[in-house]
Amino acid sequence: MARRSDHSREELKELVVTTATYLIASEGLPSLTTRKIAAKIGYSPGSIYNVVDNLDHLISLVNERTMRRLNADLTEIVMTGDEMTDSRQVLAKYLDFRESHPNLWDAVLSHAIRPDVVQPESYLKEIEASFAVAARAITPAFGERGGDVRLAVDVLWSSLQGVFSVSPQGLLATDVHARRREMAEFLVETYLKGLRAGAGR
Amino acid sequence: MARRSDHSREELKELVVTTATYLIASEGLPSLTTRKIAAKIGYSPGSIYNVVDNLDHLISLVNERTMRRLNADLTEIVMTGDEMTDSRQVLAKYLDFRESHPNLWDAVLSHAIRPDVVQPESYLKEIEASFAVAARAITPAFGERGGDVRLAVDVLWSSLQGVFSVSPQGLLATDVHARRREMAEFLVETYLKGLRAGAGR
DNA sequence: TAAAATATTGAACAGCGTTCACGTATTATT
DNA sequence: AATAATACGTGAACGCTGTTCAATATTTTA
Repeated sequence: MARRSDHSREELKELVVTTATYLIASEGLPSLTTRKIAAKIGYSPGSIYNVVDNLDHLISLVNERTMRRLNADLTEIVMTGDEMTDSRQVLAKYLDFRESHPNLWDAVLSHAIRPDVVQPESYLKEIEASFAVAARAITPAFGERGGDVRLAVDVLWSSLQGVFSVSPQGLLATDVHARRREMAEFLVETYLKGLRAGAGR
Repeated sequence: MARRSDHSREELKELVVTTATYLIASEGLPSLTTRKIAAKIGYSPGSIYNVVDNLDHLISLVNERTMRRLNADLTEIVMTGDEMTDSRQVLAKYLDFRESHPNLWDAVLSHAIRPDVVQPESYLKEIEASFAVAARAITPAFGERGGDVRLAVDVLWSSLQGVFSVSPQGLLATDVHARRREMAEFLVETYLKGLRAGAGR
């Protein structure tokens, strides 16, 4: 068998990424396999590797799009200049996004966790974009004296991931959702108060 | 082949858990396979299932011991009653433990992340024990008015896991360690200040 | 039209967790 | 002591995985 030219290289790549996105969104990242994608698009497993380095690379491509979607939501925010209000706005958008696309977001997290995977430049760019939004929201908390905004954002971001990664034991599945929301809100609230309180013990 | 009685049921289980611990500690959780364990203890893969439900169960057993070790370290702490000092003490012990047993700790985290795995009661008990220590450390931050200590500890714990899970991109491998330490310290510092600042916006 | 380049395949590789029929060594019963 | 019952260990097998690659069919170029 050989060149079918049903699709160009770009079309095929698009097809692969779209299908992968669909599969992750509907069944979750662990259910994503090359053979499933291949079956769904009517190509063989091997063909996927003509268009993508490997499965991790493909997941990064999906994640990049997910981040772009989140960023689109985040840029809708109108900042007020009050760090607490604005941070709450960012958190609300973030929570909504998570709820709308739980599996896609889990895929982002799962990859963020892996130190071995080197993320493509374009993906890191999207991350930076959402960090920038978060930075704008919390910066006023430092007041006149300033501070390491980058560090503050990194920590808040990582912490949020933690809240949503660690699965609370001994809770009914139905309550996990609400509990995490509560935790996330408490985290942002407390953290921002801490930022306000500022340097010195 | 059949009953060899080289080891009793308990001895074999101990052997399996010990070997798994060794393999995780030296090669990391992803390298742990039933076949490797079997080879190392001179039994067949199938025999492991006589003594343990499945691989996840085995990992939980290993994690339980890891938590016990951490708790042993944590109980060495002499609390002063000042929340900032005591939290720093807890964090310091935690960081030291992480550094001494990075792979074992990663195994704990990897499992903490998975919502599908139901942890054994005995394991949850160990978690509770360290939570209790953390609770003792931060409680004074609430002052007279009190507050939801449980929520506060849950959030701090999850946040810490986040800081150590999310791998900072664009950093040299050598710096990741220091960066995380910095982040963890900033988190605890800021969070505790926030707790002090207390209710109300 | 012949030759070179390229896309696609599907079998193959090496690995994984887990299961299970089988046979043997130990234990219990007679 | 001889026999029956039980428990245990085995190793092959199942159904997966990501990835590679020789072979082949098609398209493009000469």
